[in-house]
Amino acid sequence: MSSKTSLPFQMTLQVKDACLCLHAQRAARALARCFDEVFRPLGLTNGQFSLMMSLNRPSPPIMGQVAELLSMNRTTLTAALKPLIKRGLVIVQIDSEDRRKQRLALSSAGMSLLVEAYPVWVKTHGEIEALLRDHDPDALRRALAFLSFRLDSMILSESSSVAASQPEGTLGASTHESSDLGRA
Amino acid sequence: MSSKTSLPFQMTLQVKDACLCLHAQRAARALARCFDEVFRPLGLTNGQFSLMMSLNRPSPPIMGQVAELLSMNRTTLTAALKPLIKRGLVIVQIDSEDRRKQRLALSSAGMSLLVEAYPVWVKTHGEIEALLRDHDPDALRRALAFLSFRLDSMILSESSSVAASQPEGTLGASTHESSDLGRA
DNA sequence: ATCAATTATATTGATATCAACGTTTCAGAT
DNA sequence: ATCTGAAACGTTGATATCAATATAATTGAT
Repeated sequence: MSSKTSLPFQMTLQVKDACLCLHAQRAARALARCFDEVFRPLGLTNGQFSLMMSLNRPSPPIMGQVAELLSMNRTTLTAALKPLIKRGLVIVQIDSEDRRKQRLALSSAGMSLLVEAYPVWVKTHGEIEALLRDHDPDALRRALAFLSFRLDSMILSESSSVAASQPEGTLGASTHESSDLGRA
Repeated sequence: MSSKTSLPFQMTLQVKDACLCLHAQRAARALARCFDEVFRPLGLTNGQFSLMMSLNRPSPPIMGQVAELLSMNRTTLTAALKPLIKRGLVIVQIDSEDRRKQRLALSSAGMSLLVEAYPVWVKTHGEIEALLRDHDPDALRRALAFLSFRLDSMILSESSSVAASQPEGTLGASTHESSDLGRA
């Protein structure tokens, strides 16, 4: 009847201006396109670069650790690994102590490609950072890191346990006292 | 030979801590999961909510305008519309003046759903904003908006023309000069 | 030793994202 | 009138993303 059901345009404008999810999606898409473009000559996407980079550490991590580091669903990681494994850039090995665990490592070809990609990242990221000079890039990083950490803590309760409570160091200590990647 | 090709762990830590693309992807994923969860009872994803919200305006926009507003590839929009059209939430009509253009509008069912979804967004977004109180949410929004605008200007040269330089009017004021969507 | 709960991962089905390429329509020049 | 270029959109193929569900291995309690 009188359910004229319509949403005032004003509210649409409010959502458009305020919504952090929308703003983050847009910026993430734009940044992804940007890095996809510069990595294209190497046959890598931005996500593949981040993933391979996260595998460059002293001892090969297992999938769950990598997924958490990237704030990525474990099943997403499974899918993301397929093309890299098929191309021989990433090697999977079952842990000898626990046969449920899969250790992920870069092959020498993968390492070579990563070595090629690194200066491309440095250059591109430097340009973006310069573009952002008036917008406090460090504060932006902190806010984004805080968001992904806190929201994951709320939602990741999937695995229950204590989860949250660790307010600091989302990326703590790049000083590497704790050396290995990932929090805690 | 001596191509030991390996990337110092130090550099991996640098990328992990500094990369704005990675930080944005992680935060965007976390925010997306968060809104996907609260909208699930309504059968909407965060992206579908944003898309439908962008269609709530005085006069039906065409696809290209919506894609630009969302910093989204046109082909992505085509795909994103399919499920919404199939469910009868969005109506497509060919422009009578220019048969290349497709006008996108919410059906009454789509409008009803959006009216239901709006208070859910208000509540959820308020909680996130409260969580961020110590991290200057306004500055975060500004930085994200700046990023998506500037990077799109650089890359969207796809359509060549003047592209960049025009800070306003992404969607030329249909009526309300600044009131229509499009960045301030 | 056995059984239940937990952990680590894979599979399926759906949507999201984009580049490359192709089609239709329009506008302007010959 | 025809031709050319541009504008708007679609299709295809590939990767990305996640929920729901399923499987295998481990751990802990009995």
